[in-house]
Amino acid sequence: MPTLNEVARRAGVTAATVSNVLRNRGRVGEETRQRVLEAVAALDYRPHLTARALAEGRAPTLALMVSSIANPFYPEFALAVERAARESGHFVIICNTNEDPLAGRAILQQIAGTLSEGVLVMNANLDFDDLHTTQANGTPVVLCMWERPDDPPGLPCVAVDFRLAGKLAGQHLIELGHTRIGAIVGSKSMGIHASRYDGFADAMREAGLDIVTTNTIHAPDTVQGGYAATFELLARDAGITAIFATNDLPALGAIDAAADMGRSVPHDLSIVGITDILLAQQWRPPLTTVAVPTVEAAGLAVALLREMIEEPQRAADRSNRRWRLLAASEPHLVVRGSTACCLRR
Amino acid sequence: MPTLNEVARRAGVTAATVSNVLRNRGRVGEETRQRVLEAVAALDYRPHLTARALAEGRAPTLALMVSSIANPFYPEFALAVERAARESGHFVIICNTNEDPLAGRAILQQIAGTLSEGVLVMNANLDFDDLHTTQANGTPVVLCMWERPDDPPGLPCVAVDFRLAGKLAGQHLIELGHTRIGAIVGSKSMGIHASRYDGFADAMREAGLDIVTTNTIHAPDTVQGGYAATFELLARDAGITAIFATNDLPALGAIDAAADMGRSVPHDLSIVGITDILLAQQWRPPLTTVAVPTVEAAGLAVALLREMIEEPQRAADRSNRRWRLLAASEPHLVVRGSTACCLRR
DNA sequence: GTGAAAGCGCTAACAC
DNA sequence: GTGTTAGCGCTTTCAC
Repeated sequence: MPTLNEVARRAGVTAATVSNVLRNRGRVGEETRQRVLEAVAALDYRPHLTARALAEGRAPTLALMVSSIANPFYPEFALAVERAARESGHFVIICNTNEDPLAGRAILQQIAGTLSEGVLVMNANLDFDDLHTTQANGTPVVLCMWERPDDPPGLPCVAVDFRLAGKLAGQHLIELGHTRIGAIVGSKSMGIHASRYDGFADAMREAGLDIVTTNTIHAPDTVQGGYAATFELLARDAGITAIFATNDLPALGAIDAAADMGRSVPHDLSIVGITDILLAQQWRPPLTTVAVPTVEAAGLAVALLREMIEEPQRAADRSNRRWRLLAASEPHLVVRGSTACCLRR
Repeated sequence: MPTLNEVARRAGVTAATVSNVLRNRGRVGEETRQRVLEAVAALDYRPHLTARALAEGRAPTLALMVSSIANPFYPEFALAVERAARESGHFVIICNTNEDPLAGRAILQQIAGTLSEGVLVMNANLDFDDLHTTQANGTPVVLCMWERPDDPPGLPCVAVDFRLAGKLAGQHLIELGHTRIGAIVGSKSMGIHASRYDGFADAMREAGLDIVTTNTIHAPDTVQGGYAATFELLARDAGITAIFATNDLPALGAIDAAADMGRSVPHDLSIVGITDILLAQQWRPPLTTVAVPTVEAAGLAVALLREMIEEPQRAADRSNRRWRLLAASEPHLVVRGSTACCLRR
């Protein structure tokens, strides 16, 4: 691969000049400009991203920390992140933490500031102290989907009102006449699903309904998790007519479980989730869910990160306010085939 | 972030020595060693991956080119790639080409050799000339799942016998007594599904069955694609009792389509796919499919890439043989709920 | 307008 | 064993 110097030699100029024309730094004679451009083309020169980053005092990538890219939600988000990142010329490194805070720390320590210029954190069960440390060490960190706007994390983040999402899901079920509702709550890495459940509880309370705590169950955030949880739930209380899940994947599992138990969805059992992943509309029956602005959040997260990287002046403000919060648009209900009026009265 | 020099100063030695102890280069006095280690710990020093790569004449990452990480197959593969890559200390950059050869070329030109030290190519609809060029420019390229062992691409690759996969799928259907079989063939980016279909044709031929070409249809490699294709297929020939799809996603769509047309799967229509993605077992009914060694292929691909990076002597051999081929284990049939005996005779 | 020189953080000969 | 020196490929300040 040709270097700047080789291009310079061929064009009869010096590396500095080539650099200047390549970055449109102006103050370059039109004629030299042409010669340089020709040399670049002739040699098929391409800037060495690693060297450039080093010279600029930057790191050449952005890191996206997720628990596992194999979780069907993340790829949709990762795709949006990559698109946004590419617009600012960044490549993105996907880091699977596998929900292990220690693994997460190890990765963070290796790449933060040395390979990645900024870190995007999608629910990856990271230690908050670790995140604060990397932030303090000068590598911007953005939490991609903060769930509790009322409880800021002390780190820059994009907030999504998941409490509202939970409430919308609950209200939908209640409006359909359901009163005995089971809840499947995601395992609480970073306590992340608490606010969703709080929103659900809000809806119940406002409707004057009791929350039967035994009808609430924690489960892994997977199809299988929801599947097993549904069996458990209906074993505890066969009178349940609807299930609220804090995430789509378990909701999908609940649909399967109902079918396997001989309960037809939505007529014998209504099911609602949160997020609206691609799979939700492809399931049978398609899942009623509360859609969350995933792509928008990805764009905002990258924008926030870029701003922190490019305008370190604001770092000063930040050190006062400690964090910035960008709010994404609000969740909204998407009614599909997994919910219906309660027949039992 | 502290640098090598700062650590050196604190330990009262020079940067070279610190480097030596950090990389266990030996020939360092035990006592100095301790002092250095203390300084490293005290300063919380971490090597600058970008600088290190530059000094070593390497690039700090591996690139994984996929058409879109949002396709449910890729994340499973990407996860396996990342695990394998991390073992050799590499981070991986996910590059979504969006099936656009020009976008793919642009990415390749930017990162090959400058940010990524090797390139893994999963079906991304890249221009082969571009791949040969990057390979020739000194950046190793590995094709992750080459479909036609009999038709080597002139590039190092991990081969999976997809022709056999297609044959196994066909044989399964035939053994169940099906004779009028529709085929949904993925859109032919890189001609990638041709061998799968060839395998299916092999099975048909060996069984003395005719292939009705109008019962073969091309469709995008998605659930929706398979859904629409199934309607089209049954409109053309209502007598079809089974469908072979060259990929799981369209097969899943076929299941949905059958349900929406009032045909029960598997009794009115049997459906088989290829790959065995996670979703296959979660669908209703669960998909019968031919499993392909995804994780193994990922491991082999990374291993091959590493070898090419680390032992450039072999590059010489390579220039003779032009490419190397690693074969993954063979595909095998996984019978689930989407296939049954043909009732119509 | 263009070049010379220093430096980003690190590694790798080689000398002592 | 440890230090010195040069250099990876690039950017940037500052002379000229």
